[in-house]
Amino acid sequence: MVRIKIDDMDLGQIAKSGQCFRMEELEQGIWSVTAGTQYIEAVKEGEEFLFSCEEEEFKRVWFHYFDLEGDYCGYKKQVPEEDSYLREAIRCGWGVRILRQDLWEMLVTFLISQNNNIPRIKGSVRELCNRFGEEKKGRGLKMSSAGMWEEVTRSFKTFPAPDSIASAGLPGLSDLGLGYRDKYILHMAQCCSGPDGEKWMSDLKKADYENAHATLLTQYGIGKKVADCVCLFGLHHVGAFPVDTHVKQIITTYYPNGFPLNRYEGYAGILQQYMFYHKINRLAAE
DNA sequence: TACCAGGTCGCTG
DNA sequence: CAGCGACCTGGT
Repeated sequence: MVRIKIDDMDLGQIAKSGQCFRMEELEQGIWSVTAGTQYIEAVKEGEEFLFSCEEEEFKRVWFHYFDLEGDYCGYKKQVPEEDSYLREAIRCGWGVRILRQDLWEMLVTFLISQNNNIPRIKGSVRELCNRFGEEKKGRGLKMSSAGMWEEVTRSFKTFPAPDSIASAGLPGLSDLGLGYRDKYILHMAQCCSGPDGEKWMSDLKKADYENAHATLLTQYGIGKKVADCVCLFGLHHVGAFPVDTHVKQIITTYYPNGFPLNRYEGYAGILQQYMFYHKINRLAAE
């Protein structure tokens, strides 16, 4: 187990921030995180977080995954007092961070996200993993009768590999609640399969934001918004600023003269997350 | 019952 | 190039 103090992070908020669709609360504050082919559980205890892995794995995988090198306090400070809307959004979603998620997983989940709602996206992703994912053993957390945290074995499903979806074909993608998005996902799976697919993705990871965005736009089913989500969540180009129906509404309501993107050059995507979180959770939170 | 959801495609002017 | 209807489907 790893015990570490982390500021500006709340797992419940991250789970409800619409960037990941497989994070869930098991019981009494135990969060399960399934990321690609990896699994971990975490709880918060006072000022510290407890993670169900060894120090080595935490440093190699999870430190990076939770973007613990990111200075969120610094980002927040850039927002001026006068912007009372964004100040309030940050106060509401103070613990949201941009996870460094798997590129392939982001391609698929944000293809699913288009013109869709979050509960249904989660259902489709879950069924996709159940059908095509690999069953693996991971480590979880459990409170012992003595009131001590201990590690337990937990089985989970990995996010399916491109070739397993590609070989399933369109018929294999039925009954997952994907609707018309099934064909986009099949195309994407074919694009990302095999050695060529590996290269396509690794080149994408090396590209800067402009080039990555342009490359993504050439893909069937990926438009401006999904491309920005993939850039932000799958490639960690935090300058990407996805504009969806919610953000559009926020801008018309609070920024009639346009959102000041210039002010937040290179990290506007971080602020977009606070805005989005506030928009979809403000009612439930009160 | 209609409308909406982390939009994009394909067609028209 | 801009505008606009169609589109799967579950939730409210």
